[in-house]
Amino acid sequence: MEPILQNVARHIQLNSTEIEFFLSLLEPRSLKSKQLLLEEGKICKYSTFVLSGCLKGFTIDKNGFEHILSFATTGWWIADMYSLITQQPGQLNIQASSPSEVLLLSKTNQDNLYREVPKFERFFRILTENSLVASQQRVVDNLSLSAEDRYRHFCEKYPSLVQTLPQKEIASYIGVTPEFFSKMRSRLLKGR
Amino acid sequence: MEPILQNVARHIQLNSTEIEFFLSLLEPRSLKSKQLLLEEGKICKYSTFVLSGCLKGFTIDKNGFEHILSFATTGWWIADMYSLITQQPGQLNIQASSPSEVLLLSKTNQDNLYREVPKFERFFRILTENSLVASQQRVVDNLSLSAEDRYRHFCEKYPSLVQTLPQKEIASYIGVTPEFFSKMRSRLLKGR
DNA sequence: CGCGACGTTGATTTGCCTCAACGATTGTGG
DNA sequence: CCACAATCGTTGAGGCAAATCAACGTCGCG
Repeated sequence: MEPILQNVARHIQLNSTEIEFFLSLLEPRSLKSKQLLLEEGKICKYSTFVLSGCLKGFTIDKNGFEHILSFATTGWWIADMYSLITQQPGQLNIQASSPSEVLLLSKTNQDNLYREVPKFERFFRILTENSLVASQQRVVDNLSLSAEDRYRHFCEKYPSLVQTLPQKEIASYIGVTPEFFSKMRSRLLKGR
Repeated sequence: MEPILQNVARHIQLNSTEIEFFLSLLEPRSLKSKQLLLEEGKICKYSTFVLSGCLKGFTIDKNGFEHILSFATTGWWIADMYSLITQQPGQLNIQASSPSEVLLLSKTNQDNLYREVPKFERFFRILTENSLVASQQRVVDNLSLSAEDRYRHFCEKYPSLVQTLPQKEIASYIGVTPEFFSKMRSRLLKGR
């Protein structure tokens, strides 16, 4: 449980009562590799904090191909924001890429938390701002960079993920096919 | 000044003192068409609320091409979120597409506002959440849709912009060249 | 009026995709 | 513990969506 308190402490300070209350709202859960936490078409009921392992959020297009919107490893939050906010069915799947330990904060508990400890408005505002910055950077990258440059950016930004993720998932994240990704990578290794 | 109060009232309720205080933090400004509000490489010091007209946020790539990250018309907010949050130089330009009236909320006033009227944490959290949803949807669209489908989505989502914006700006937003956009459009008009 | 931005159209090129075949690795049930 | 299937990554041939380059008509504006 400690990691999430560190995560919170980066942005707001809590007294022990508030800590107790916050922790009481979290539901621990273990996920096996490939286990689904949220399925396309369902309503997203939880914000998920990752204690260990790795989750991915992705959509399936009309041809059955997977497109990864986000990864979440230790210390990251993940959810289908659209569905969580609107409580409408979303298009996102959330799945464990590897065996993972997570903490779930339900939508209703999150609303309670805002009511009881308004400081959390600030906390989640800041988290959301950071996600927005990352997401907008990705839009800009998609508009202005070649696949090769997007891959280089990805390597700089998430060096640890580059080591651990299967190549097809990196390919999906940066928006190319696994075949093209493989060719691109060998081109880069052979120095251009 | 009323429009911004309506905008705020969608999410939080203020008493008259709070309204006074909030309004006192805003700086009105008129922009001529093509006037720059923020330049690439500068530090973003303001959140901007649009009263009338239209602004755009964009980057210039290494080949000198413009890529539009966001539009903001009446009732919308715009800023270089990365630069605003970190107070580091950003890569975004913000410019009036047409003559515009805006209200500026400086970073320091925004911080004061959070301190004096914590309800605004909630307000901007919700705004940011909505922006994040839109931005993530755009990432998914870029990953999974053809240019034609992205254009269709754009028409559904922003029917008023489709009428008013020059075609090259729509092209830039959805991520194609003006030439290709023109061909695509005439293809669609001639019914496939 | 004349210049510069915009939109259109055509010819050609290219970055990335599709499909297919193949070895290497993983994992899974018998 | 092995056999076999499934998944992953690699490589090659060919195809397509979108970019590039260039030429031209139109229009709004100084």
